[in-house]
Amino acid sequence: MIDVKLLREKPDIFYTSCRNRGIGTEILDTFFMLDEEWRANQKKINDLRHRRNEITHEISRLVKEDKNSTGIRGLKSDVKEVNARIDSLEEDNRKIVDDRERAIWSIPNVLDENAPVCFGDENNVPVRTWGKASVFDDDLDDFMKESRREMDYETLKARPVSHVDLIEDMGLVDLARAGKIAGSRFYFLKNRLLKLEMALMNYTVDYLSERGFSVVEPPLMLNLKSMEGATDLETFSETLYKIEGEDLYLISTSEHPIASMLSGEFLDESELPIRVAGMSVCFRREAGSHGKDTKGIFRVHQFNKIEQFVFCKPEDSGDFLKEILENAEQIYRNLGIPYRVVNVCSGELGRLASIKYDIEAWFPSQGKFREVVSASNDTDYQARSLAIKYRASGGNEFVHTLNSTAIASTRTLVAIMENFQEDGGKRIRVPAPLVPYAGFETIEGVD
RNA sequence: GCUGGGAUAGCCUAGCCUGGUAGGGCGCAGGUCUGGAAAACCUGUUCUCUCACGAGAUCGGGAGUUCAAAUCUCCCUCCCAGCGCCA
Repeated sequence: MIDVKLLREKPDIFYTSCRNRGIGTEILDTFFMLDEEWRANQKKINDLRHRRNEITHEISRLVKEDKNSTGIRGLKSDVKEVNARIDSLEEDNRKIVDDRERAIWSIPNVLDENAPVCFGDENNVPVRTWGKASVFDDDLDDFMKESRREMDYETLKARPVSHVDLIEDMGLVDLARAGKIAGSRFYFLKNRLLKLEMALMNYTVDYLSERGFSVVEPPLMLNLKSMEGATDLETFSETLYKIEGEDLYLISTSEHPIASMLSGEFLDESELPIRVAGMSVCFRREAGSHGKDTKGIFRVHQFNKIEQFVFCKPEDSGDFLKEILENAEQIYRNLGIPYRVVNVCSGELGRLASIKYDIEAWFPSQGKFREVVSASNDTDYQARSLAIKYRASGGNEFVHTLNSTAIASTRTLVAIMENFQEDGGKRIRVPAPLVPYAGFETIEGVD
């Protein structure tokens, strides 16, 4: 959540930020109204409590002097009267505080000055490209626009086989039976594609371990308190699965257990930065995406992901955003998957992020760049919700938190299948860095 | 799942039986002293409101008893130990 003190002191920052995000400023007006109301009420309550304490102390004094002192009875009834007034004011205040808290929690993080003010993913600002894209003739116009004519490419006379067909033809995924037993967007990943996934995960774990990350497998479920602190309300309504009868939610990313891992803790300045990579299954309801990517394994309810996470000092978070984005880009470069990096529009950022860069891999059969990595700087927003502080020389401060995908299994597997298919879709070449992990160089036909 | 023990400020701890302003230590910050430091001593060191003076809240969470609850009663959460069950 946001810094309420800062909101009171410099409301303009928040008004500008909300306007630039395109969410309107009513929520801020609501907050200030409730805050005033609360302050006035609180003052009355405080004064009454002060009065009560005075009387109570007087009783205490009299009792010590003489237990049967005549004044005590009257004072007792005074206190009862004061208490009744306090109770009624407190009841009013509880509702005000509830409403105010709700307002505070729905105010988004302050935008980074480098976040572009725009709306719609199609207006995300391209930052750079890498690699040589294979582009089918019909897609060339779109490609030139999306890559800003900065990217190497070769043209293809035939459209590459879609991963949807490839996985079926090659017997790498069983969607039909997964659908039968669990529903759409579930899958059995089979044989060499499963081994390729494991290779991808192993490769990435090694890669991040060498770059100062401790690697963890987190709890796949979180209680409400931890989940609330680590994420926002939108995620609850659209993304998360709730376990019936338990105070538990399935995680949608290991970002959340890693962030809440240090909740309520005080860190020493010398412990920072803390780099943690989490490998986990991620569960997503995909409630808002009916009809999108309904075939294949591009958008599914369950996938494996390795996520980078950093806790750092406020002044360092800008540099760490560069670091984790560069780590992710390097992985894609090593795999040889062409991509572009975009700076995500202010209107499309989640509430926690002050700025976000996406890596969009090139998918030749779709003829599109699609998101495979998302790197965000949440500044102190998430740390404040989770109460993660460190001892700084000038006092205690909230840390900054950052997160970025390293590898999301299904999407990257799709990118490999589309970019590394050979012989008209009869064979998939395994990216060189993965060969030692996989133990084979190609995937062909049914194993 | 059962039994017992526990949760007090950044950390450690006293207070609980017997209700009446939460005390001490460590660490940290400032000061006195010093050529400089250490030691010693003094002051401060949870949160909220207030320009300030000051006031209020706070002893894992919630409810109750009471004029008054860290303290008594009930419920809940988590941690530790033992027992039981267990891939």
